[in-house]
Amino acid sequence: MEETVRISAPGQAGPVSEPEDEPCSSGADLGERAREALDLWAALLRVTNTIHARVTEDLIGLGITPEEVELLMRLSRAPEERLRMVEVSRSLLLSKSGVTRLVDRLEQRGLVERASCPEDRRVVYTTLTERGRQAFNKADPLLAAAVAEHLGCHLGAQEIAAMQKGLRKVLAAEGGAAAK
Amino acid sequence: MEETVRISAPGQAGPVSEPEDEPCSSGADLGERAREALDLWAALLRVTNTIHARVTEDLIGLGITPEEVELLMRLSRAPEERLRMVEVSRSLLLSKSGVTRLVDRLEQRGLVERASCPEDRRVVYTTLTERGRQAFNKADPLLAAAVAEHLGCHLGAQEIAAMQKGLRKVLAAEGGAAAK
DNA sequence: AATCGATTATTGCTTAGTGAACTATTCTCA
DNA sequence: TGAGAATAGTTCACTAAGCAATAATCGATT
Repeated sequence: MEETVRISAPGQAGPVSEPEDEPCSSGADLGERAREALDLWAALLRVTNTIHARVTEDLIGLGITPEEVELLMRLSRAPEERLRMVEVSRSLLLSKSGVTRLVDRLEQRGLVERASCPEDRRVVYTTLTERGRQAFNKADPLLAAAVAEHLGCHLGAQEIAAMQKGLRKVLAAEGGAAAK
Repeated sequence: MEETVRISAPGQAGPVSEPEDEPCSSGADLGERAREALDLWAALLRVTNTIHARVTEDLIGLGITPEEVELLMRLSRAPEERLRMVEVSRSLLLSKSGVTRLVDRLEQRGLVERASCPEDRRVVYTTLTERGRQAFNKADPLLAAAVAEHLGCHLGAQEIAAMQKGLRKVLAAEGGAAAK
């Protein structure tokens, strides 16, 4: 945290480069900051909404949603291609019942399977089936392409990095206590 | 596949400043760009998800959701405090039927009212009631505070501006054709 | 070992959203 | 003018998510 304390007004758009970041409570007016946060929030909502719709659209040909691909991806990366329900819940920010049903749907389509855990008989593993692996291998590049086209394409590498930095900061501060 | 070749590591936080923005198709490897776009997308989803949950939580005391406040805000800013259903649909990125139901709920609680339009008998105006105005005046500062606390608080003014810039760029390119 | 509390997953009920079908109106233009 | 296209809104059937309650299991403590 080598933050410097800077007072200057936020409105200016010139060639700024000094590190003037000062999270929270600046010395200046709070109202301005609050308004900008609200604007940022509105833009975040609009962008995620829009991009989500676009990406979903690009995937309907495969009959799969981005969330489902996300689960398959997590599974494919997990050791032994399996994950506990509760782990899925945490990774996807989904409620427990939401996970149960998501896995239900994917299981009915033969993309995943449930397996019990001998060490702890409470847990249920979700595992990737061969069909699921294939579906993922088809959907993954398409998802990547869709995101690249609708999101990445419009941003320079620097901009992406800058946004990532901000998002990570927010997640570091707020992402912790999301369980339910 | 086209594995790796990682040139500059993303973790570094040094003083980058060259203007190297080049939206889409850089001269370098596309795979890297795609991966970063995907990471950005994941972070966007997580942040909006998390913040939305936090903000919603902060508002439950008033028995109102952020989306409902958003509608009241749009109404309060609109000329004569009224908006056509289809305008609401576009502002809130909600389907037509979604708007019908949203207005239904708010109307049942007495926060808005429907009114017909003499010039065009197809359109239905949603108007703010006195109760709705009061509810908005209570909810608005709370919403602003919640967003400031959970989002704005963790970012410097520069970071907010940088993210806004990126988001606006994306919206400018993708936001156009969202109707339905 | 018996019990109380915490953890894991599922089920039922409710809420909110979408798209398709439908009605009613307005616009276009031949 | 009059037929067909376009627009505005509602309704219906369906999907997806959440919460609360439930069941099963594990762990810790006495």
